[in-house]
Amino acid sequence: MPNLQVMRHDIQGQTPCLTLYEHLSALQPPGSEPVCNRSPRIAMRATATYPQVDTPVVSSIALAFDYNPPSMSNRKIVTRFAPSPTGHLHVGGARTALFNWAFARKHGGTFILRIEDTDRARSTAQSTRAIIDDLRWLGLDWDEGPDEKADDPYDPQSQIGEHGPYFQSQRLDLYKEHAQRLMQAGRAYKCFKTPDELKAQRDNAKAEKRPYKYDRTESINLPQPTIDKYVEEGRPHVVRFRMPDHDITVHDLVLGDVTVKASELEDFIILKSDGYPTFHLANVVDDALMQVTHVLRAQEHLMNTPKHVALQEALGFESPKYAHMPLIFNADGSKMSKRDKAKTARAAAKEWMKQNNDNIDRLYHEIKEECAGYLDSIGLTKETLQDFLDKKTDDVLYPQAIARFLHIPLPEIDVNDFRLSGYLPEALLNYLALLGWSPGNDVERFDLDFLKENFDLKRIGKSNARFDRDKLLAFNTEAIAKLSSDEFHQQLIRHDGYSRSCTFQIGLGNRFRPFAACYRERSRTLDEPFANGQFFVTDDTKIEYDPKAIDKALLKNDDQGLAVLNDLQPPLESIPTDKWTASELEKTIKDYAQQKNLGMGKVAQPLRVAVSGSTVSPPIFDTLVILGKGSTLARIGRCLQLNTPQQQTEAS
RNA sequence: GACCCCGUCGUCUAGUCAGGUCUAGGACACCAGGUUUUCAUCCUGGUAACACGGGUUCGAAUCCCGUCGGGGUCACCA
Repeated sequence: MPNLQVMRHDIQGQTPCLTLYEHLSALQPPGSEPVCNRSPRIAMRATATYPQVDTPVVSSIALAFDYNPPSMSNRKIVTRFAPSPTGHLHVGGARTALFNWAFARKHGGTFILRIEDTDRARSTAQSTRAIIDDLRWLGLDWDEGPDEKADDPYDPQSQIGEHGPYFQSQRLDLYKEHAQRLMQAGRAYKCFKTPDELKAQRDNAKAEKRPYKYDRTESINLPQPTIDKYVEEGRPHVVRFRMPDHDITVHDLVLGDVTVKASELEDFIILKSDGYPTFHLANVVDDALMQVTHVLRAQEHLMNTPKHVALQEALGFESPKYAHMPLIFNADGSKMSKRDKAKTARAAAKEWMKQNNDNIDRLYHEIKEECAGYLDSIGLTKETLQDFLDKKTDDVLYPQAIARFLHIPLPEIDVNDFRLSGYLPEALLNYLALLGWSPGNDVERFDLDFLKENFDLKRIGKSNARFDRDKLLAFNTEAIAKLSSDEFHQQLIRHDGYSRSCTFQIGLGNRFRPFAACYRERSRTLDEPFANGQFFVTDDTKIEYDPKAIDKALLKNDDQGLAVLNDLQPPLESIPTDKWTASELEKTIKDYAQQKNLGMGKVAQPLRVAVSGSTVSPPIFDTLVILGKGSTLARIGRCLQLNTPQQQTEAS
């Protein structure tokens, strides 16, 4: 048997990251009953009966028995996306997920979806569902994690993969056991300071302009009997990790080595007073137990990484490789935040108030009228509306109600916002991939398959990127142009259902297909046909006329447009309903234009305004066909009636 | 403020690691022109950048130092 000391020495530099299951099964003679099943939690319990056996020793024994530990370098690549379920998937999160997915796929590895729901106050099951849906809409899939098809993704039985459960709220024992391990080794300790106490210390330090750092002396010098007494009394406390005294270097695959001095690092909390782990502990424990080899995350996590590396050292885990990606900002350089929506809505509402004598009653009632039934479901009352305007709340649903009433667009922040605005997942993904990454060689348009083949960590950039909606729109325009007319039709049906409760399918019936057809070549988003083609489903008697359009197309040059409409009525009337086709209309209208020596513009525009209320619509013949003979003539008639000057009407 | 990261057209970026082929390439936006019944497309052309200052070198966008600028972090959030 090889010398154990030597073996320990050998593994010092590379600390094999084995799950305890592997340690223990390695010790089993072949063919014997396994000491534990695949669950790391049970493996932990198995070792607990041998408290003197810590991880490195087990590794050494494993080595001594000719067990070949899988070293990080030749192990299968494992990445994960670990969102916290506090809302829809943010575009930044989407890019993180995309890169982790692409890296795993490129190397034939495993991609894990793990839900980090250790924030009890903010995590919701609804958000988990939303994030799963957002990821699936983007076309990203995962090898381990919650099952998207399960009725209850939280059900441990339904989760996919052998390192589950994949909800941190279901792994609490595991974190406690590791925290316990650290405490036994003197690497963690209980701290009874209250949040208020600490906040006061921080505030003091700030007021005196001196840097604040948590001071461990008091806590670590607490005599054991006192600690026991406090615990018995049920005093709330947290568990802190004792930072090592040496500097920590993070070997980042994008940024290179980043060293943080020991003096800059403080003892951070690993177990909150409610017994839940903090992000740091849970993240590190899960990455190790799930055998994650590469962590691709946003640069905002860079300063967390030394903490994680220190934890990994103390726990005997090999650090995964880290790659920190540049951040994504708004076009103006501000941080892209969910609050941007609240900000926009608030500004618009305040502007409205200014023009309406600061009358909040009226604002509330008008919103209520516009969004009937919707308000109750989101709990908007006059009081909460006031709170919202006073920035006391940033509730994500209020801005939507306000925006709907004021007809203002809200900035898209979440993946779902882009979905509602009519972006195609392939366009969003393509654009997102270019934020902080580039395949080189002037290649810019590509899909998931391309990424699967070509994604390369080396090509991740270092500097922050601004989100350019114009460019995204251009990508989306191209993506839509690529769709066949049938695909476009199907997509529109889906979008009408997703964003408008099928308003257009109900309103148009079998005219939905020609409606889709005429918008296919003039849409940059899936939403434009509905936003611009509202008049198709508006009642004939409720078309609103844009005054500028009336002036320009109907009244200019001595009511030339009105005359055209008048002239056109009889010939249109004479087209039989069953011959109301584009070619027939074209013939009739062009004949008229030729006869009067008018350009098509002079004839089409008055018609367009009469039937749609504005100067913009799909090609006029298509428009008239979709509307049908009845609607067309009814609208022309009503338009003439409304816009013919008074005297003229009286004179005739 | 302290610590850390970053700095090529307005924006995203190629080029930087292995200095010359870079009078710096592409995309989006913008401007001009063309196509078109409106709109949206589409086509052609154009404007536009190595943050600044030192150094190393025959030669610097590329290597080194400094300055300035931008950003991140500093929670019982993740």
